[in-house]
Formats: sequence, structure tokens, C-alpha cells
Amino acid sequence: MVTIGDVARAAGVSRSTVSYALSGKRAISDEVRARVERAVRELGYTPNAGARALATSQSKVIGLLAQFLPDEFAPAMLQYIQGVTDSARDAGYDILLSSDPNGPQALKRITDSRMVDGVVLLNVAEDDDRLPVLRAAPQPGALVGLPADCTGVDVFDLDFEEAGRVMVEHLASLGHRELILVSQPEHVIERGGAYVWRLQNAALEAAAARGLALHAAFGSSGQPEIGRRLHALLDAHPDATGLLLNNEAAAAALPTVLHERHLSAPGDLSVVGRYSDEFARTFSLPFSSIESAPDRLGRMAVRQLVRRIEKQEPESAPHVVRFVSPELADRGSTAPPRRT
Amino acid sequence: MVTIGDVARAAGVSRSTVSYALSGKRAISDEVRARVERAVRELGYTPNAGARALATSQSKVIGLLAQFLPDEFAPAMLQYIQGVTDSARDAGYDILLSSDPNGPQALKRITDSRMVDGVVLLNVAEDDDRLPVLRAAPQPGALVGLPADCTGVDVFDLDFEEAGRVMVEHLASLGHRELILVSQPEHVIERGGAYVWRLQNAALEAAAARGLALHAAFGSSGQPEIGRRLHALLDAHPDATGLLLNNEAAAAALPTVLHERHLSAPGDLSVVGRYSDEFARTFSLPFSSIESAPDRLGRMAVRQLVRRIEKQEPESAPHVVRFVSPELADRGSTAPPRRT
DNA sequence: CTGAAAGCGCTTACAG
DNA sequence: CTGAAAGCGCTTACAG
Repeated sequence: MVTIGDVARAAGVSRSTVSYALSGKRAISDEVRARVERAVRELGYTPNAGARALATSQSKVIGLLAQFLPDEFAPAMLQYIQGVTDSARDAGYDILLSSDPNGPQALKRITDSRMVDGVVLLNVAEDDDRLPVLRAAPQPGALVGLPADCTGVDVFDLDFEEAGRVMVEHLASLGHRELILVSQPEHVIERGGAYVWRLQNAALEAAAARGLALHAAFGSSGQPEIGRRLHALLDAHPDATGLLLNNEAAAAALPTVLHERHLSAPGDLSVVGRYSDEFARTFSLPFSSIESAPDRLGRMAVRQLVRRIEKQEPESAPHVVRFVSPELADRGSTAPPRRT
Repeated sequence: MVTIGDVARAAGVSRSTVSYALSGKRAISDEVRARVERAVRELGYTPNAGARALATSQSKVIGLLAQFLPDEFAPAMLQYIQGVTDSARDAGYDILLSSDPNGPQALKRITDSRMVDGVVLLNVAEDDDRLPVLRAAPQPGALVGLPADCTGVDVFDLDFEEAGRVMVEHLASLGHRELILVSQPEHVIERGGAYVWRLQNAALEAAAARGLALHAAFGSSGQPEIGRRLHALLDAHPDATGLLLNNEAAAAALPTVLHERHLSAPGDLSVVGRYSDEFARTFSLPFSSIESAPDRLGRMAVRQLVRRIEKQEPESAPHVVRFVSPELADRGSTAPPRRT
């Protein structure tokens, strides 16, 4: 392999001069710089990442701790990953992707070995067992998802409370009086997916404040269960005129369910989901929905993380907890309820 | 940070002894080993990855070159990624994920800098511009997807030709005489997605051999275009009784299209897709399909790559091109055609 | 069975 | 404006 020594020899300068010429960290005469650049080009020199990391204590790599949980919704995950990798690249960082089911152990190894300069955690649970490890690590961390305790980390999440309110108020203002809310499976909550509660409780409160009936239920995360569940809920609440979905699988299954019941939205039922626009387009989902903005959240997390890594902020600038406000993408699946 | 020197001091031995005790590369007395292990545990020592990589010329990292193309189907991508990361972890490797739109440049940087010991390429095109870079790199590479020229790399792909034949023959044997095949968008082909041709040509041949009419068409990769396209195709070929889908978005859109046309499968139309079982479950797709096995392909690629990296095979063992044979998952969406 | 030392390829004070 | 040298934290021949 070609090393900095080869470049130095070819350019007729010292290795340190090559290093400085490349980093720009001290003034170099135009002539020498040109010779170095030429040698770099001709030899095809790329610095050895391990050597550089060892010398600088900086790897220029960000760790991305994802968990591919069987009962959580995979496609959304890719969008988070995409937001993170894209913005990391823009900032000059590579991504080390871990999907180890043993999150704390993987995180400890990755941070202790100094493979990464910082870490983004996806799928953060209310009481996430990776957080103690992250707080003990020397590198900064950014989370996508809101834990109970946010000390020592930067946190980014959709404002699920506001999302619940927006969903309910949108249908209330159209005149609906009885709604069904289908949430994620109970496993997700048990695992600490507090966002399910956050949306549901806010929706219940908003419904109570407006005098609406809101039937809150859990749904599973795949077929055929979720389809049966939707049928059962529609059977159980025949007078409900609005359906709120905080469950991507339910949204994906709903067109078929409506077909089977000979119903259509918004004629027979107004529907509001909570998922990304990308998801809606790819899966032909014709329902209005709260944009869950996974790519945007991933980008926000990386940008803040990079700011910390590069200490653009004072050493221990206060950590942030930032919520993306929900926006309703209107796809025409809501209308005033049919008079009964 | 705690270094091997700290461990050595705590255990009262030399740094080399610590290294050997940890690697097992030479005999160590039980007593010394115990002292070392204790010190490692108490100090929480993890070797510095950069230093180790520099000393051994091995990073224990595999590069994963994915491309998040806007008109290709995202959810399938996550399954490839999952197969790759999971099997890499099993083999003791971490994953460096690159989604750089400039694939050749990213690949060159990652390999030249010795960040990775080997590379897996996803989304491989017929004439993939990353291949020259990969062949010139000192690390081995494994591909998911079949390029025109396979020299110097290990290649894994679904047997799309056989898939086309299986689809046609399955419907032929049920008595269908006129079929429609919806492929990926033309962009995908122009970009070098030769698998589209491979499946289509084999299907056309099989149809010709059996005396069937097969209307081959392209479809777009998202809504609402793909829905309109399906309607148009069904309008144009009213006598077709079988529908073959080599296009995930089309499969996702079809339930709604059938609903809108008051058709059902297999009563009015027999349908066979080509996608993964995971995809079918998540998106409530009730159609029989050829299993595309993304996770399996990812695993195969990594296993072969690791074998090369670790030279378990003779230095330049012949490179492999391995096809996964298509299996038809029966979800009950095919039947003999309705008599007209 | 163990240790002292060289070397991996960089960066960065230190000197001039 | 440039160079010689130390040092980052490992591994591994070399010696005993």
C-alpha cells in the first residue's frame, strides 16, 4: 500500500510536510504544495484510517445503533437509517451500523474501542438499557425517541402528544362524535415504546375535552392478525365514524379491510394515520396522515451529534430535547360524517 | 482511556503477555492468565480498534455499499441490510454502511483507507461502475446481484430466469392461456437492472413454448402511477386471466386496484408476485409469490466474503456465482381460470 | 513460559 | 516555510 512516506519521497519533502500540506494546518509554499498534490494524485494516496484514528483520537465514524425488532415496523427503520447516513456523509463521517440484539454490550464495545466519535440510538425505549452505557461512554450521543430520563444526551422525536391532539381535533371539527384509535401492539409498549401512550393519552384528553367518544385499542404489527383486529373493532363500534391509526401495519392493511366491508373513505369512514409521506407513496396508502418525518429526525440527530463531536458548542452546552411538530398531510380521506 | 499498558501494570506482567493472554496465540500459565483476565475485567479494558487495525492490517469491519435509489423499492433494501449485518456479527465483523450516491468514489476511499477487510455490494447493475474499483482494491468483494462480468468477485443472486419460468408454468398448468407480466420501471433497466430482463425473457420463452399469450409491460415504482398502470393493463387485455408481478410496488397497489374493479383473486384473476415472505406479511399481500430471499442472499454474500478474508480457501480459490432457486409460496391467489 | 523492542502509518509539538 | 522526532496503542518476531 502507498503510505505518507511514499508520497514524501516522491515529492522530495518530509512526511510532516505532506501531512500539513494535506490538512492545511500550517502554511505551505505554493511550490511544495503543488509537488505534494501531484505525488498524492500520481500514487493514488489515501491516508490509512486506523493510523489516523490512532494519532488523532478521532475516527470520523458515527455509530448507528438500530434494533431490527420482529414486531416493529421495518420500512420506517430504513428511512431513519437513510436520514442518518446521508447527513453523516454530508458532515464527513462514515456510519458504523450495529443491529446487535444485545444493544448495551454492542454499544460498550463500539465506544470503548474508539471505533466511533459519537453515537446515534434508534428505537429508544422509555427506560432504554443502552442509556447507562451511553452516559458512561466518552463519546456524545443523540437519540431518536424520547426516554424517561434525558440527562446527558440530545433527544429528537416527533411530538406524539400534539399528534394525538391534531388527529382528534381534525375529526372533531368535521363533526365526528365517535372515533376508534388503533395503536401499536402491546409488546411495543411493554418494551418501552412510550410514544404509544403519549399519543393515546393526548388523544383521549382531547376527545374528552370535546365530548367525543374515543375507543382506544392496540393492534398487532402484521397480517393476518391486524386485518382481523380491524374488522373486530369496526364490528364492535358500528357507530364510529372516524378511525385513527398509530400503527403502520394497520394502515397498510386497511384498504383491504375496507374493501371486504364494502366501505370507502371518507364516504363511510374518515381515516387519519401517522406515518411518513414516503411510506404513503410507496404503499399506495390513500389516507391523510400525520407526517412522522423519520429522515428529518435522523438528520437532526446527526447534525447535533456532529456539533458536539466537533465542540462547536461550549464544552458541556446544555443538552437538547427537540420535538418535531406533527403536520397533517391531507390525502382526502376525511370528511364530515355521513348522517345516520 | 484504559490501555494495554494499564492492564499490564495491574497484572504485573508485560504488555506483550497481556496481548498474548487475550489472543491465545501462545501458551500462558494459568496463574498469569487469571491475573490478566482479572485486570481486564476490573479496569474494563477494550482494545483500541485503530491501534489494532494498524498493527494487524485487519479492521474486522466489512463495508456495505448500498444505494438508496428513489425509484427502487426501499423495504426490500432493509432486508438485505439485515441479512448482511446479522451474519457479519455472527462472524465477528462490524458493518460500515455507505449510501453514497457516488459509489465508485466511496468504495475507493473506504478500501484505500483500509477501513474495511472486505466489501459487499448491493444493487449491483449489469455494468456496475463500482466493479472496476472493487477489482483494483486489495480487499475481496461479494455482490448481491448479477453483473455482466463476474471476474474477481463472488456473486449471489436469485435465479430470475427460473423465477420467470416457474411463474408462467404454474399458471399454464392451471389452464391459463393469456397472462400479463408487470415488471419494474424502465429506469431500473436503463440503470442496468438486468434481472428485469432475465425474468421477462425467460417468462416469454416459457409462454411461447406452451403456446400462451404473455403481455410484458413495465410499471412504475410508486403511487399513484402504478395503480393507474395496472388499471390500464387490465383494460387493454380484458381476456387475460393471470397476472405476474416482478414489481413490489405493483403488488402493494394491487389490492386497491382489484377492489376498484370489483375483482378478486383467484376468482377473477390469478396473481403471482415476486417478493419476500417478510414483505408479504408486513403489507398484507394475499398473493402467492416467488420468494426473493433478500436476507438469505445477504447472509450468503457475507459468509463467502469472510471465508475469503480469512483465507480459509486457498489464496485465489475460484470465484463463485451462486443462484438461489426460486420457491413459490402459495397464498391461494391462483386457480384455474373462470370459464368465459 | 515471559519480556524488551521494533514497527504498523499517521499527526503534531518542538526546533530551526 | 520546512524537518526530525516523539507518540498514539496495539501485535509479533526475536531472545531468553
